[in-house]
Amino acid sequence: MIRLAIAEDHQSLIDGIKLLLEYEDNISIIGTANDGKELLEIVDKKQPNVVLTDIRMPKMDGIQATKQIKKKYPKINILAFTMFEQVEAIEQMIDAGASGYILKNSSLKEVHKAILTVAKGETYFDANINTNVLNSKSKNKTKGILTKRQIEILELIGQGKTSREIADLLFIGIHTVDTHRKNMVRILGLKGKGELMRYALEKKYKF
Amino acid sequence: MIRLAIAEDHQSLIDGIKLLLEYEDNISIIGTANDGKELLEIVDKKQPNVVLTDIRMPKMDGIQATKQIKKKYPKINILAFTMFEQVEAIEQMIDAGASGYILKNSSLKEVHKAILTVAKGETYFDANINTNVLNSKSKNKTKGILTKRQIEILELIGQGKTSREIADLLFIGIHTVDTHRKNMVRILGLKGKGELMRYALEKKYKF
DNA sequence: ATGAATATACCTAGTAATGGGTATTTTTTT
DNA sequence: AAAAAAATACCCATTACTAGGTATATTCAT
Repeated sequence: MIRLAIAEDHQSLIDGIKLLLEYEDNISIIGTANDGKELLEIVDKKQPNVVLTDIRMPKMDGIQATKQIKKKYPKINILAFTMFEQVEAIEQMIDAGASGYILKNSSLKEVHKAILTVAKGETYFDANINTNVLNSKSKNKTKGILTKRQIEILELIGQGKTSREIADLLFIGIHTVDTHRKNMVRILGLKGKGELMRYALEKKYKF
Repeated sequence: MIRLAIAEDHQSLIDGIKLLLEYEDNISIIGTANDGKELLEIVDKKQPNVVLTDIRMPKMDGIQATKQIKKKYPKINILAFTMFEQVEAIEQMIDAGASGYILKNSSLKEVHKAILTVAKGETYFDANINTNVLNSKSKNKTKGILTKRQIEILELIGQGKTSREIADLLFIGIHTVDTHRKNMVRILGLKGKGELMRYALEKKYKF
């Protein structure tokens, strides 16, 4: 299930997209915004997993918003929504961490397909625009997300240790352990210690 | 580390065993009792993983005590400690769930070895007594411990679900889920939801 | 059909975890 | 040297879990 947030300064366009997408049963539009700041609020509150955002917007543009979102929630996939062939802005979006871009005058089918593609963690580059984005630093690939310390704590969580025990083992405060745990839950897009532990144990079997 | 509880009606014998075993650094004597009822209390309170018990004792004999302990804590391994060649009583002990037996007049080395053996989950039958225990129903092998419902709940715990979520999924009360969880933690000899979850996930990878 | 085992449900008090923050120090990168 | 990232620590209110119980229906085997 895709939880989609949309940011676009022309409300009429948002209404149009909502109309077009609300009959797709695998996409749920969980919030819309008319500028970048609003988008950040929605992301914090509604926890989307995909964001479709305009680049040029009031208060905060899509590039800044993308940077902020990817910094705090690296797992959220962002699709740039652009009216004109603003090659430079598009490249900045990709550098900021967007997973792709699509023209506003694309068909519903194409928009839908683009959303599905980035939702899977893949990239989607609209074929009607010529950019050298493919040669760009495609670094934001959501890998090696966790820090050494976080991995260390994750492993102990995977051993069934409580926060208190981990704190004692690593000679740090329990608050610190809690903070790391919280950060990991957020970064990995999970729902609490239960899933975090599951994640920890699954990783072990994969490496 | 072996947490040993001893039950024996002759206090002088208990003192002797304590003297003999207290210098073994892998065995910790966590409690002693002079009859079967006392033994049950100690097991509840101190959570031993190995019990060395006389067969003939006041108030409750070793056979009854063994049955009760194995019913509540199947993971605890019980070693019968017998003075004479009471073949029939020994066979009853084995049927009750004991992992083996040893004569009281054995050397420290032998007693120590017997304790280490049953602690590993193996059986130990004193070679100086002739019984046909080996042909007896050696059923109490601590396998298939959990009931269907418990396994069902364990799997959901392994998926990172909370008790509340499990209760809703199975259309039962949260109290019931808690009770099942408690029972599993006790039966499997674990230390809480963390280890229970670990257990659940490890089982999955084994079958 | 009677008894044992299982599954169900509730109680209480205490501890742990969660999900919002904020803030400081240390380390790393630019 | 300044900026960014990582690690550290704390607060608060709410929810979840723990560890003791008890108790009552089912279900299953003898």
